[in-house]
Amino acid sequence: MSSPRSPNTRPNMRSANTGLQLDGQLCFALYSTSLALTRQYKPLLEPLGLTYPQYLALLVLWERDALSVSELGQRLFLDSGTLTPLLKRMEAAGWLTRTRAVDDERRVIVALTPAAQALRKQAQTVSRQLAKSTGCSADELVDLTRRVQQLRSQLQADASAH
Amino acid sequence: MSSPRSPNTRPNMRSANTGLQLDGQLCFALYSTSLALTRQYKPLLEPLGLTYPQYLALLVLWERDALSVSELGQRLFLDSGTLTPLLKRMEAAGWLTRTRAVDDERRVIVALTPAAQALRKQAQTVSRQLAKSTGCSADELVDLTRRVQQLRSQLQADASAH
DNA sequence: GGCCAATAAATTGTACGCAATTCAATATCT
DNA sequence: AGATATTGAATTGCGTACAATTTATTGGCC
Repeated sequence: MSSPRSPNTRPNMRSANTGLQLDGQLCFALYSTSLALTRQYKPLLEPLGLTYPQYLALLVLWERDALSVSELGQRLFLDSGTLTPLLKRMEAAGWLTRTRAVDDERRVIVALTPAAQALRKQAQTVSRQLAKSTGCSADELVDLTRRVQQLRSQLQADASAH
Repeated sequence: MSSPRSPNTRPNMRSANTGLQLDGQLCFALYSTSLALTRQYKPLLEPLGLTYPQYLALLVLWERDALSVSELGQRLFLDSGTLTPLLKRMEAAGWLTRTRAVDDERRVIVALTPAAQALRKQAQTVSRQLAKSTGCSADELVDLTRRVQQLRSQLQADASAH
């Protein structure tokens, strides 16, 4: 039985001069924390028959239904290579329909079924439980979210500059 | 746009009602930003023949070589189901060796090759370039890293309480 | 109309993550 | 010592991510 605490209680970070310490890396902190959050979501979403990325797709479609695959992808920062199989699974599970747009048959419109609409209230419980697991106050959550979003914007700006 | 009330100190009640807005979710911010960081790393690591998780494994082993699979997993928060195939690929690429421990043949010791040792300096450049892409000051990076790590600890504590 | 570039999804192939199971080696108990 | 439990990796199966390619459709352009 290994304790969940990391054994990295070194006195201070003087030795981080090289910029290569794992613990000092924002990238790793975000990576491992994001995975930890997905793990936290899993037991809450499993009874609903949803994965975390599928839940994110629902969040978008609850806000605005009947989006094309690429519009959904813009909101989620994912491409068709990821979304097409995911949406097919959600279609098979009865959460949504995928139909070619009549005015432009290249586009595929994703629309929620009544079953998915009915799920919305339960999802609020899931969100609230997660917020509780973070142990953060509402203000902290808002602030941290903003700063992480800011970082994402910066990275995307930097990426498109090349 | 922004409400007539001061927008920077108070959580926005308009979106806090449902708790289901994608943009307001810390979880999604972390998820999408973590993926964005991996994308940013990709062109820098590709010339070295490394993926981002492989690079993370090197970070750990540069700090402390000759770890077992589970020790490596504790540092990275990953299990053998993820690490075994990853380490096999890295072994095939010549970055490391995997040998059964003589005192306990259940354990597999992962040790870096000279090629991986020689890579360490180049990796510093990668780290620094990434830090630049974030557009954050060193202080901001340290602070944000700490807060995200804090969140990860909280989630793990909450998870092990169930 | 016919040609061609652009666009939107889907497909292909590779590499994670992770739960669940399996297998081999070690530790424990009697 | 011998049966049993535990441990550490590996394996299996599923679901993402994503680059690169393919396919189908549309929008100019002449």
